[in-house]
Amino acid sequence: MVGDVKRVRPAAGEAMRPVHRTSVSDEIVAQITDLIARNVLKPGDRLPPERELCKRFGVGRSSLREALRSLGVMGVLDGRVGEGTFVCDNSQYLEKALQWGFALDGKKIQDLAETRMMLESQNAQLAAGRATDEDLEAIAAAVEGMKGALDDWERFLESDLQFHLLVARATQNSILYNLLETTRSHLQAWIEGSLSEPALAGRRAELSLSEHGRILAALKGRNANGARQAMADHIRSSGEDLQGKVG
Amino acid sequence: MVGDVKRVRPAAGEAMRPVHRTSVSDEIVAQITDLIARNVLKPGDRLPPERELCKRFGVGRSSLREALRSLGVMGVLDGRVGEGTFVCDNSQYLEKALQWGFALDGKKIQDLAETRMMLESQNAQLAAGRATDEDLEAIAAAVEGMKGALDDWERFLESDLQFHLLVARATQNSILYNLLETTRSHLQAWIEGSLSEPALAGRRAELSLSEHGRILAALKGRNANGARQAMADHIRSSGEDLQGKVG
DNA sequence: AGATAATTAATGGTCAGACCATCAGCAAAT
DNA sequence: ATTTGCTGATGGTCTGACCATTAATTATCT
Repeated sequence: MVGDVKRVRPAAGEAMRPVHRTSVSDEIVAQITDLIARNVLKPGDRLPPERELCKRFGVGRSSLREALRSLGVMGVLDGRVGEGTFVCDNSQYLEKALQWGFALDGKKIQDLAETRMMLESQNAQLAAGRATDEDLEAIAAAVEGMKGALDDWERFLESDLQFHLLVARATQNSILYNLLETTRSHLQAWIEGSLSEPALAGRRAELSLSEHGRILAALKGRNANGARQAMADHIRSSGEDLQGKVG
Repeated sequence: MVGDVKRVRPAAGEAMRPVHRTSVSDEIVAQITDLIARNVLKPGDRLPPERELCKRFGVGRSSLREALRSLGVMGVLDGRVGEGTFVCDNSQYLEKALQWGFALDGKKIQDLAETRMMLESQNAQLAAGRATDEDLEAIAAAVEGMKGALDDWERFLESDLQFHLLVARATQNSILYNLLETTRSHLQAWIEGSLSEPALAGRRAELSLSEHGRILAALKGRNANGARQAMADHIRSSGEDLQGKVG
């Protein structure tokens, strides 16, 4: 034992900002993320086997797997036993990330509803100017679906959801679509629960149907402001029926 | 043997959906996520040591660490050597998740800009009705900051960013704030690069200043539609200067 | 007694090796 | 031509070990 001179550490004084103590697996996550963002790794690509990646990165398998697993949980990579590890379809990244964010964040229902209102109305406005004929056809089909399901609340809501997602898709903006989809899905359970009151369902369905008709008409007429207004009215209207049960 | 009787497979035919093959670490991630979402684990709480969690979950340390690491990368947990593993402040979850989503998704700049436009204008509208006196004061201070930095492009942009974030905060809706913050931060690098043209900077700064003044005035006057319109005009206006460099 | 230095125990971070279950590919058998 | 069985590759999991850092404890010195 003896002396053990201890690390005297020469006095370099200033310019000693806290070192970037990045863990090995974080570094690997960053590298792979970068490769994907720069499209060096494309969706569907297969990564080298873990045991080889270990050698390439010069790390142990634990650290490597912690990195791969993290990206797996985030929906970026997908490991299949006996086959390999693959890069997932990247159109899902934002959606998956949003799901984790909302799942953990415990946001207030009110904030979610407000965000949804804003996304829906703005999407309608955009969609009015951009919807293709196919989009309009699909949206019209959704309305028909609602009309044919006035007595089946579950099927009605299904067509309702379709309608709104199709409008979002018609904006041709994948970010807006993802935002609305995720927001809506986190409100869906609450919506269904609050609206399952039989007494309300009938009136609500007919009202909802006519409101959707007005939105569709505005979209067909390429009336951007009209579409926005009609959508806003619809969300507000359906929101009020919900409000009664909680407020 | 003979004949090909084969297909022993008792005709259970239907009802044979692909089994849910969930990995050990995914299960742990789900459990911990659930504990956090239900507030059993609160921000700042310390988890039991890894070696004990292994015993409690009945898994090896590798699997456990893969789970903890995944949550760490997502900004949910934070492990500190010698101290333990702690639950992070949950107000950051959505922001972190959005960052990963945008970082990986390679969205088109155009979609981002459009989303930002929508968030900004709608936020302004909301803020007009909700901003507290403190909010308005802080926003006014940001405008003053811009006024005092007409000759320092970098400081000018800093105050500019502050202005927009303060408006978003004034909505009192944390989701909208997070969405705008993340969208804006992903556009920021591009904004700065495109606007660093010295020739444009002067004119742009003065124009920008007056536009921000109009927004502030509308907010102070609780003029929701005016605030929305003023913000939309401002984004469009600054966007056009950028457009020249790319379009 | 009080402050300081040295020691120790606990903990996350990393590595290495082993075993298993699953899958693709191919050869043998039918 | 189809089925069966083998084999190697691969991801998934477990175990045990060692390291670096931190906090708590103890010893040491004034």
